[in-house]
Amino acid sequence: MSGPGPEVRRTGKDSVWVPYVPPRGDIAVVARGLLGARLTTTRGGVRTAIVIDEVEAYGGPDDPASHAYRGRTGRNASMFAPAGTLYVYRIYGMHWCANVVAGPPEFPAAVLVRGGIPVSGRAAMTARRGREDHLTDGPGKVCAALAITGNDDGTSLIDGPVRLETPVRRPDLRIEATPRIGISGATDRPWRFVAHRTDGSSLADT
DNA sequence: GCAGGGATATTCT
DNA sequence: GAATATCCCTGCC
Repeated sequence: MSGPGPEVRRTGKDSVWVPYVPPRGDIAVVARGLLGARLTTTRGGVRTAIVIDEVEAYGGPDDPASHAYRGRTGRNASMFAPAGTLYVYRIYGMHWCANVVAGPPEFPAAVLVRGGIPVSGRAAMTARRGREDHLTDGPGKVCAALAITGNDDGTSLIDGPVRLETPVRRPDLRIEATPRIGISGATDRPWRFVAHRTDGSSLADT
């Protein structure tokens, strides 16, 4: 399985995630490539990290399920930012959702991080979530556990407070594709992707 | 394990 | 006023 992009800058064990805009801006390709990558935050010296195992792709004006379908609004402005920008929005008035912006220039496309496996800072996550289980198995839960809020909207995933890292060697993944969750339009597009190890082991294991 | 209901910001009708 | 890229608790199987 290929990585998230053609170029990878190594930084020791991990590598910096390089924003990848595939030919024709195929955002689903970016979404699949993010499976197995790490999403990290550092707050007050405490680092928390997950290995991403569930994502959804959202396109631009051609995708009725996308926030950018009807053009630019105050909320979705970050979707028009360069690839590698973080888009955070509030949903149902209560929860935050984090997205990786990855479209061609001025083309609003992004990948919603729906879930992951905690691999670093579990104690901080349980404190933030107020429970021991189901820490990051949902988009709102991911943001709560990693303390991602609207303050992080529009920041860089390369050198900002919320970062993406890719493993130098991505494990073999079995990727399941299904319709996206909680939407009413374009339900025919299988743009939700869930990753499993081909050998059944946890994505968190190295 | 699965279903129902409540909380409630942003957007669109 | 209604819908939405959600979560948690309760109650029941």
